[in-house]
Amino acid sequence: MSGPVRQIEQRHLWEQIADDLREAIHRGDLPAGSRLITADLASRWGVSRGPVREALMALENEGIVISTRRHGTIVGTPSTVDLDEILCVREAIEAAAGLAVCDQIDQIPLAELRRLAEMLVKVEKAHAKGDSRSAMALDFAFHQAIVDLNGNSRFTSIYRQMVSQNTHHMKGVDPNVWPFVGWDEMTRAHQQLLDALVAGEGEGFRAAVLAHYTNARRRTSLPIVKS
Amino acid sequence: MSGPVRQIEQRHLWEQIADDLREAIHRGDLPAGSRLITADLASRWGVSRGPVREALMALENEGIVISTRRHGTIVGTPSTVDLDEILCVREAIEAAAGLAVCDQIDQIPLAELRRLAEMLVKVEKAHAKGDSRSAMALDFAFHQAIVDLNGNSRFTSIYRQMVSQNTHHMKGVDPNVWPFVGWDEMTRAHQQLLDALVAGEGEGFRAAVLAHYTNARRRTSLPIVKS
DNA sequence: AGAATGAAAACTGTTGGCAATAGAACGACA
DNA sequence: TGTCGTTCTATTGCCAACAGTTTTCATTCT
Repeated sequence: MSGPVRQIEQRHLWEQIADDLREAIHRGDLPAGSRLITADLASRWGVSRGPVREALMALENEGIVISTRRHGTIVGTPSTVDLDEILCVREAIEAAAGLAVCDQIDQIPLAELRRLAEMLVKVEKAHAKGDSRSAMALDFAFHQAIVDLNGNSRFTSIYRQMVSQNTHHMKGVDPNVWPFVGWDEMTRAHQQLLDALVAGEGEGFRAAVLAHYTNARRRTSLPIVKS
Repeated sequence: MSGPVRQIEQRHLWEQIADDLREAIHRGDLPAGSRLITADLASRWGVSRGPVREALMALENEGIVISTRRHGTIVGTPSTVDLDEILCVREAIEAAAGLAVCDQIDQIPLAELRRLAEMLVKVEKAHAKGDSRSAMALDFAFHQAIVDLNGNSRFTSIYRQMVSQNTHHMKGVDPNVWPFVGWDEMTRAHQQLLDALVAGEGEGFRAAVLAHYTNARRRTSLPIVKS
């Protein structure tokens, strides 16, 4: 028996459950408002209620489920207020993180920057195929990658949380409407972001971020479809 | 038996435990590196290990304790890298939140702004009395109040987390050195912050925030005392 | 028929216990 | 004497069960 000896066991059980649940919620398998019964989920995963409870706590902390005392946990319901808040936080983190990166852009490996450009190509490809879900996920990954360049682990984890919430809340927006609205502006904004970054123009980058998110927030008031 | 009928029970048990533990850590009762044994804490609070475990999970998520697989949880050890990261996040959130507040400063009740000014007076009083611990706590409260003005619940909770971490990590800095270093600059910076805010000068506010935190980060490399 | 009432079901919060494992203590050996 | 391997303890991760509470639903009364 060579090979890794059950490396899977190295992770907490509740982490795996939380990952699976997050995936299910993001995929839309568990629509907003779904009740998450601990005993139900426990039997589904073949575990006891303890780890499930902890997974739900983690997801609540992540902001995609809501649990009320003695009334159980439900999948969070998208609201325009939440979406607006999320975009504001993303804007704040991304602007600050990217600004700092610009100041030390010469210390960033070129491979990293090339990877960013490739990610933009992937976004375009997904959009060209009409796969708006993938396009959105890749768009998020692009922004996350920029933040990650900063190296601040707190920036990274906060931004990841916001992206998770954003992914969930975007499901309430009709994919046939979003993100095709203003797609050209979006593509141009992404390119501006990347250009300013590789050029190390911090203030230019920040301006691009602000413009991008101001534009994104304008899409907040789009029609919401019931899951 | 009049009065509230055990309103305490309305909160989760692990929340109370987490609050108590957080308080103990911030007070320095549990120095950095202290082992947090679930069975120990459980018997101390007269509860079982379940809620204690959940409280520790919450505190780990909050960033002031660290738990390693199967070897328990310890109080986080302050590091200059962490402190730098925390200050960067605070800067990003505070700048963005305050900037947005400035744009709608006329919609903020005057009482709120007056309260901010009073908080600055309290900070000065505590400092005048030589109570650096209280001064630091009140300083944090002032910054938190500014962020809270924005109304974005995510800004508020993220900033609260960072303040909690900052409170913990500042314990590693000799109180006889900090925050007396550059206290005059600090007072002036706070006043600049408030002035720009009430004047609704967004960019001025942002500049003040950046200057304030750039100054604060310079203090990061001060002597660390062993708890 | 519709509202009030009481019982039953469902679900959560908490508890104590068991197996697994990481680290410590200890001894054997070069 | 220092290092390696082994046992042993301390502590966690997980589980099954209990108690309390909220909701639901059937029943009765007006």
